[in-house]
Amino acid sequence: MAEIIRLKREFFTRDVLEVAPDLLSKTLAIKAVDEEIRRYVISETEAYRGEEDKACHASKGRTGRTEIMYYEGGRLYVYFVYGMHWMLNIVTSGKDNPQAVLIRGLENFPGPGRVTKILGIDRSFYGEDLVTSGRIWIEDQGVKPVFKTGTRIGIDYAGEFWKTKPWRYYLDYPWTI
DNA sequence: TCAGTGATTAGG
DNA sequence: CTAATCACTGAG
Repeated sequence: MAEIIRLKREFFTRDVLEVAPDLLSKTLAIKAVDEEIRRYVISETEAYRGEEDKACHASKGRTGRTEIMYYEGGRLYVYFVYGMHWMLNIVTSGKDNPQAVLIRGLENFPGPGRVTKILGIDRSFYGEDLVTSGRIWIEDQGVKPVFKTGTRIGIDYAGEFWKTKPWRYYLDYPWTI
C-alpha cells in the first residue's frame, strides 16, 4: 500500500515538460467552505514554457498578470478569460523562468473552466502556494499514469511552430477508446 | 456554429 | 482614454 504524500517544493521546481505529465493521476485536495476536504484526480494538463513560447502568456514579458509565473514553482497562476471562466495554472521551474501547467481536466470534470467551477477557484487563489497553503494542495497517491500527448488547445495565435508542440497530456483510460 | 462576458493589454 | 483579444462553455 503506497503512502500518500503531499507534493513538496522539489516537485514543482523542475522543468514544466516534466511536471505537466507528472501531475496526471495526482490528487488535487481542496478545503470547501464547510472545511471538508474534497479530492479530485488530475486527468489533463498542458505545459506553457517561458518567454520564448509564443503560446505562453509570459511571451509578452513581465506584466501584472504574469508576474507570479516568475516566482519559484509551486504557486498558482489564476486568470479570468472570455468574461466567464477562471483558469487554474501551477507555476513550475525556478525563479525568473516563467513556466506554468494549465489544469485542463479532472476525472469526471473535463474542461479548464469546469475545473475551476467545481473547485470554487477564483481571483483569491492567485499566488497561493501549493506547498504551504492550508486550503489547496496536491497529493501523490502512488498511482502511475498511463497517458497520451497531443497539441495544445485554443492557441491558434501562437504560430505553427508553437501550436504543434505535443505539450498536452491526458490520461488514457481503457474505457474511452 | 456561435453568443456571452469582462479582465487585461497595447497603443494614442 | 479606446479597442482588440482571449490557454472557454453551453445551447441550438
